[in-house]
Parts: sequence; C-alpha cells; structure tokens
Amino acid sequence: MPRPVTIRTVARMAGCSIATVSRVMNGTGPASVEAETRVRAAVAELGFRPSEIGRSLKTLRTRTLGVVIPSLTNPVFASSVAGIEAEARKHGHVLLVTATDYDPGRERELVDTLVAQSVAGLVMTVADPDSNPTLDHLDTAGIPYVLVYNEPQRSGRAAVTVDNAASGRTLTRAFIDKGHARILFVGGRFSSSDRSRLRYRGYALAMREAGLQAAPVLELDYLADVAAHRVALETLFAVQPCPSALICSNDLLALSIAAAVRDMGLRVPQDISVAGFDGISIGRLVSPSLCTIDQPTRLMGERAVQRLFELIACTGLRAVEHLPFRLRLGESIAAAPEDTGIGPLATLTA
Amino acid sequence: MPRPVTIRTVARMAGCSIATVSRVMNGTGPASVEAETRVRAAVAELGFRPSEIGRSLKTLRTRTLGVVIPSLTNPVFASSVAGIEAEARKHGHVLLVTATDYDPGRERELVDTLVAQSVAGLVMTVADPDSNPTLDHLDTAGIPYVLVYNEPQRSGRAAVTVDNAASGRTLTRAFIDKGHARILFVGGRFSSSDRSRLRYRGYALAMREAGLQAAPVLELDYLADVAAHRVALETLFAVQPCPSALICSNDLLALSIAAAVRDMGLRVPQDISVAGFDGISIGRLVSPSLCTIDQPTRLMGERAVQRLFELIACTGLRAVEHLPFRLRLGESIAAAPEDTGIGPLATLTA
DNA sequence: CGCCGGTGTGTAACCGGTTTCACAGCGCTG
DNA sequence: CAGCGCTGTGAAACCGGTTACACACCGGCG
Repeated sequence: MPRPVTIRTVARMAGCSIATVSRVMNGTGPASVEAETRVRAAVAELGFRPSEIGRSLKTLRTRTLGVVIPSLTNPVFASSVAGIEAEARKHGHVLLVTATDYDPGRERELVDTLVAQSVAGLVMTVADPDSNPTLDHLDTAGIPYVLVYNEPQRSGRAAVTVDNAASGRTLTRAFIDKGHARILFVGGRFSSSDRSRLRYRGYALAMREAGLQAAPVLELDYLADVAAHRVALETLFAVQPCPSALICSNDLLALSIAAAVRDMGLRVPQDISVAGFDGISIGRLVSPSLCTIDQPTRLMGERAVQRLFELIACTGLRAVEHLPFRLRLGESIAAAPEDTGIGPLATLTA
Repeated sequence: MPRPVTIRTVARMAGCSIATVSRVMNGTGPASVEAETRVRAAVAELGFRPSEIGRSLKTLRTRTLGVVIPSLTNPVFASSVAGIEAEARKHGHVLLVTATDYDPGRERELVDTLVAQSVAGLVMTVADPDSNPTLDHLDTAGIPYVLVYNEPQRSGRAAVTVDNAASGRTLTRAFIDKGHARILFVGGRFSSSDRSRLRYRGYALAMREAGLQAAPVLELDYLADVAAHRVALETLFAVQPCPSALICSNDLLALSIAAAVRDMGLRVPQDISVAGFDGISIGRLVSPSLCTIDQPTRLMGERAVQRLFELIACTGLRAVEHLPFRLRLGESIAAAPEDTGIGPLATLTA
C-alpha cells in the first residue's frame, strides 16, 4: 500500500510550494524556468496526477457529465452514449451513466444522484420532455442539460433529435406509394416515449393526406418476447382484416414483430411488410434487411455534448435542433399484395 | 442562481453544529431525539443532499466504479454494463463508463483518468489479461478490479467469464455431430481479444478429438462492413473448397458473415451453417435465428460488481470465476450437405 | 537614492463534508 | 460528596487541490 502521491509530495521533491506546483501544472500564473523544470521532473518521477476530487472541491464543478437513458441494451441508446462518451473525452470529461429501465419514476432519483456528484451537466432521454418535474427542477437549480431523442414541443429546452413526426410521415408515405392501404402502427407504450407518439402522429397525417383512415395504435410492451407479440397480433387479426404493413415505433420492436409474423406462418415482406425507426446497424445485417428511418444516432450524442458545453459556457440556446433522417428501404418492405382490398383497418377497429 | 445548500445551511436552520447534522444523516454517533427531529426537518425543507465531492475528500474513496470496455455498440458489452450499472446502484454507487474503441493502447490512459477520479474500483474488459502493464499498475497501486469476459490463464486476477475454450469445443462438436467436417473458424483480430483465441482453441480441440484437421483461423476486422467480409470469404473460397460451416468468434461478426454469405448467393443454413458466440438477444429475433453460445451477459456484469465489492472489503479472492454457458442451436445450423466430401480444409490452406 | 511596477514565490484561506477530541451535563456508585 | 462513565454536542483538524493576497526581489526611472 504505497503512500498516495499528492501535490505536497511533488512540492517537497521539487523544493517549492504547492502553489507553484499548481501553477506549473495548470499553466496559470507565472513560474520561473528552473522552477518549472524541477516541478515537471518531480511530477514525472512520482507519476503524479492531480486528484479530480480536490480540484472539484474549489469550483464545485467536476469534469464529469451525467447521462440518463432508458436502457443500455437498446442499441439506439448504446450508440448515442458511444457518441456522448467520445465527444466528452475530447473535452477531457468523463461520463456517469445511469439507466431508468424505462421507468419514468426513476428519473428524479437518478438525476438527484448525478447532481450530488456535481456533474457539469446532463445528457438525457426522458419519457415526457414537456411535462416533467425533474427537468423543471434542473431548470430552477440552473443545471444545464441537453435532451437526446426527445422532441419537446413547448420550447425552452435544449434537445437534439430528428423530426419524428416528419419521419413517421415519410415512412408511411413509402408504404402508401407501394400500394399499401391497410397499414397498422405498432407502438411501445406511449407513456414512456414521446418519440412513439410523434411518429404515430406522422403516420396519421400521411394516411389522412392519402385519403386513408389511420388505425388506432396497437400498443405493445417494448420488452416483451416474441411469443407475447405474436399473441397480440393474432388477437387483433382475429377481429379485423390482416394489415398488409406494420410500422413499428422502433427497430428493436420491428425485429420482434417480424419474428412474430414469421411465427404465424406469414412471410416478410411477401405477406406483410414491416418497418421500424432508428436505423440500428444490425438492421442492415438481418434478412430481410430492415426497412427503417435512419438516424445519425452517434452524431446525435456528439452534438448533444457540444451543445451542452455551449450551455455550460453560457453561449448556446435552449432550442430543439433537428438532425436529418433518411429513409432506408431495405428488404422488409414490398408492394402491397393485390388481392387485399377489403377496406381500411379503421372502419373495423373504430 | 440559488445559493447552494450545504451542510452549514442545514446546521444553521436546525440550530446545531455541522457535526450533529453529519451524525444524524449517516447514523454515526449519538444524537438526541429532538436534535435529530430538527435536523431532519431542515434537510427536508431545504432539499439538502450532501455533496459526494466533500464526502469523498476525507476518505479519498468515492462511491463510484470505473468501467472500461472495448465498445458500447456491441450489445454483449452494453448488456454487461447494464448489469454492472444495476448492481452498482443497489450498492449506492454510480458508474464512470469509458470505451477503448478496441484500441488496447488506450487502456492505460482511460484507467489513469478513472483513477484520477478516485474510483472505488474498476470493472474491465481488456485485450490481453495476462501480459498487461495497465493491470500490473493497478496491482501495485492496490486498486481493486474485476475482469469481465477476459479469462486470464495465469491466475492472480479476479475475473468473471465463461469457459471460452469449452464453449468453443461444445459449439464445434454440435457441428461435427450434424455431419460437418469442413468447418472454418472466423475470428476478430486475435490481438484484441483473448476470447477469440480461447474459442478457437476449443474449436481446434474438438476437431482433433473428432479426427478432423482444424483450419487456420480466418482473421477479419470486427467492425468492417458486410461487403468487406464478403470479399474476404470469396478470396478464401477461391483457393479452397467452400466450408460447410462457419464458426464466428462473436454474434455480431456471425450476423455480418451470414449476410455476406447470403450476398454471395448461398443460403444459410442449407448451403452453409453459421454460428457465433455470446448469445445476444437479437440473435433470437433474426431469421434464421442465430446458433450461438448463450452467456449470462447481464449476470456476468452483476457478479463482477459483487466480487469487486468483496475485493474492496478485502474479503474475496483474485480468481477466475466461470459462469455456465449453454448451446443455443437456433436455425442457422443444419446438417451438412451430403455431396461435399472433398476433404478437410486444412490440407488446402496449410 | 527613493519610488514604482513587474515578476516569481510562499502562506493561508477556502471548498463541503467526516471525524477526532474535548467537554458539559447528568445519573450512578462508593 | 467526590469520582466515574455515559450521552450529546460543538470546535476544529483534515482531506487535496485552487487561488487571493502578501511580499521579496530586482531593474528602471525621476
């Protein structure tokens, strides 16, 4: 158990005061060439690295960013955290990462934990960015944060996202252009995702624009297994004609829904087309490759950190920034089967 | 910008000294009922939460664990970090997460950064757990750590993993049992993964036991795209008979290789069987579902944290702990085509 | 020669907790 | 009633840095 090397150890070895050591290491204030030389030699010999704790105590700000996301096991969040981490490291900061496990009730507790760590700022994805006491609390406490994937409607909050409604509209229009009319939107629980809600809104708009009736969303549990998803689909299909296309609110759900469809003995995309959102990279590898809305997930994380540092520096605006998305057609979308003109879904489900 | 609430604010409002506040909050030392009542009331009214920085300064240990992994975008690491995070939170700790991006040269720098943050301990996945100066440094500095996925051969290092060689043997034997003889092992760069090496060793052992000759590993870049993988396969297949089975050193690579095989106009598994390692959950959703070695990835993260706390408490051993793995057959493995008895791969590649 | 200003350096306060130590007050025992 | 021990409390040291401030030293100028 070697004695810890502190700034005092260095000062003793260099034959100067701790103030001089600090000045040399941070380049603040004046220092003679010989003092600097001796300090640098001592630092090198001792392998001294200043404690971030001691440093933080004075300014009450650490070189640490807090991250709050629903889950690490969804590749779309993992990918954005990868971007956040890389960009934070560029700025000499590290990341405190926490997950709510899709439970909005945990948001407040996690934020409090991170605030107790005196993070310099937060990057978050929350369930509801508009009516959110936790974010209100951060606002009043003056702690800067940037939202990722969230798209607050009421402004005054910094966010980096894509235009979810527009992407839902784009994706739905792609289906309509291929002759689909009975298009069902399958969503994760709306309460835990404003993305889901906005994507559905885009879907509904595209349907209306095409003179089609939007069906109510089929709400499923993100995290349930294929069997549960199959049961949900079968239950629905028993009381209404089978849709020719399923738009799922995210890629992970789309992969599970596609598996459930295959389980039912139907082919993707010949019998039913399936699409998702997010553009997770695995979607390119599977067969049929997944039709999706491609998002710059990693870049979104990087931009969020850049904007967070702007907020910390008191430049930068609390506004929503939209990054471009792109339709990736993939192989899981095909032209609508011709023999299925039974009518719109909504007439039966309404 | 509200004045920060410190322990002194609370003491003033409760009409006592900061020592009493500290004692009440931590349950250390005696405190009268009335003093405790006043302190708790003040804490509640002010919403006081003690700064972790101030707390840490005294003991020079934070309630923070450091995590070093190759990448967050590989679901197998993301999943273990999820387990690490959940278990750490149970113990009231938070996670500093960093990624090497598969560059072993960054390990030292990241560890130094985390050590400067005075982490209580580290959970790591490194390229080479046996000959590793960074780990040596942690040993001499007396900083506890537990390895995940790594399987150090020379003992003296705490690790949580599966028996990678045994899993390679099990998987290979499954192929042999289905009549495969020309089985190729496709690996990520060996230099960046001891798992790859050990899984190959298990493959080679199973081949030898069955009287078959093991082929040299086909080393590929984990992160390259499908097109690059296709080129690599075509180049190899041009000079030797096409194997009937491809065992890939991890699931992400297996998915990419399967896509490359399909790109070449071959069917999985009718023409070529494909398998991976890790048991990422997405492997169950794709079609054909992926044959793999199922690992308790999340549990591995949880166990690592449990053992790390044992090390911190100076109970607990620096030893390798093997968790059970399970062969998941899936649909990407089929019986070997009958007309392919051209001979073992090794005779041609050697 | 006295004064001014700049340069290099050390001392000490400070940040927000934890913890040691001293001590007051009280009840008990001898 | 003296002395002991226990309980509750506060003052102050302490952790490892940063930084305000004092000051010594030196060269240049009036």
